Amino acid sequence: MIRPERIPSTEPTGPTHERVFRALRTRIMHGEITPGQAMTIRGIADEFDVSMTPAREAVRRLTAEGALSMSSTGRVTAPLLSTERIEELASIRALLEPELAARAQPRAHLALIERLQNINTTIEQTIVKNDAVGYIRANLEFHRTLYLRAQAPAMLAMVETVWLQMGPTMSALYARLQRPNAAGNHRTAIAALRVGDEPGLKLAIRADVTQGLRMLSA
Amino acid sequence: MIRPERIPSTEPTGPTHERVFRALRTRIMHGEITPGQAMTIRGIADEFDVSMTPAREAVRRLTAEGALSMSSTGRVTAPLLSTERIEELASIRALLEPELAARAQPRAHLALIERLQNINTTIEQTIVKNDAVGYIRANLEFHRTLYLRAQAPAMLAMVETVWLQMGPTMSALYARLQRPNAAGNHRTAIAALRVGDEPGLKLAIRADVTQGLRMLSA
DNA sequence: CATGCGCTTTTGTGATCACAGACCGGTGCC
DNA sequence: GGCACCGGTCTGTGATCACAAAAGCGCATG
Repeated sequence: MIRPERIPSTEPTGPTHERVFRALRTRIMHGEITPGQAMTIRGIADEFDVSMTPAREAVRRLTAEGALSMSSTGRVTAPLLSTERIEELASIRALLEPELAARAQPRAHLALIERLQNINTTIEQTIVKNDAVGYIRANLEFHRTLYLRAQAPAMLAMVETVWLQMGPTMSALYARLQRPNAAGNHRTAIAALRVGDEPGLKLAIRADVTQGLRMLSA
Repeated sequence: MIRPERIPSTEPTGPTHERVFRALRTRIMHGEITPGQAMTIRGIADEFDVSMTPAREAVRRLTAEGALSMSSTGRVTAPLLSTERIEELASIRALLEPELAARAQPRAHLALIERLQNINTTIEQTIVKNDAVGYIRANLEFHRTLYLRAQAPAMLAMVETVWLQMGPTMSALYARLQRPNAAGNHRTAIAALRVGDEPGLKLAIRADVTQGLRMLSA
């Protein structure tokens, strides 16, 4: 194996295939990939300046998570989801995320709530600026920040997989959505978090998750 | 690449890495792997008479699903789950599977119910024979057969991932469990299915999923 | 002008190899 | 006798290559 230069840099660390994997994964989750967009393993390898092997493994992991879909001939594309599939994924979110929120609630201290409020401010700014990618990223950060307190890594991983699968479609959906009221739902969630109102919290999260679905039929 | 013999056999079809992947996956899901058991990529490759490449990809996909865990140095083992992790996975099942059952219920016709009853008979036999692997396999087949009618592939895939993660631990758990009453829960589920009692069906499934958890603390 | 058809290029797949680091002995030292 | 060190071996990682099949494409034909 040829290692032309040994860079002791402060890069993310980890094997090459993981670096490629993480880069592609966040790209997909943030909606920076157009649904139906075709990708080639060699193209990915060239882009990251690695050989085919790690690129292939990254693609495999992503297809295993449903983030990418692979035709029978092996062509790799970002999946474009049918309406039923999106409804299904939203249902999963609606089932799991309130539970995660409820589990996080007793452990949520003041610093966390303030962080959530800050993130929500960022979300409002992205809405004003019509910044789709920034909105998706901040919105996910809000949810992840809350759910991390739930101490339920498997459940969080599962929800993240759903986010990942919806990623490419979400940005396409954002285009036809002028003013998402996620910030409002988040505010009521934060308020419920403050007073320890678990049913209210679960309802707010469920509403937040379900809300994006309504624009599908519209 | 050397293809020593072109076998036009009726084998499962598909690329080599997928064949290896499926074989390992069902092996793990059926609890035929001891938790903590170490595996090597070269060992897998030798066992299936393939090179390292497809073996590696199969392992990657499985680790991506949480079916295998990989240490920082790259050693591959079947994960041994903490009690909290098992509780968490069971919670996911308890959230998703009743929903799947409810979605399957309006589409469940008589032939399906009879198939479920047949599978349940098999389950009872495996209990009598103390056949752990057979029990797990039949039990999963019962649930999968029902959920396939839900027409919710993403949700089913998610639940299967959970089954996969619990696989190695399940068989170890079965050892200390004399007579699982899954068959009883399944019977009430079937009865609820017959009369179209959705709340009863969801409760029966939830009970069936949660039941296995009680023996953890015992 | 549309539509097959054959060729060229591209692409995924799997095997093989070189290398670095981890693992696991034994062996010598304290 | 216990423990640290050191060697060989094993194992994961990544690059490279050969091959088959699919995809793109131009050309000739109806």
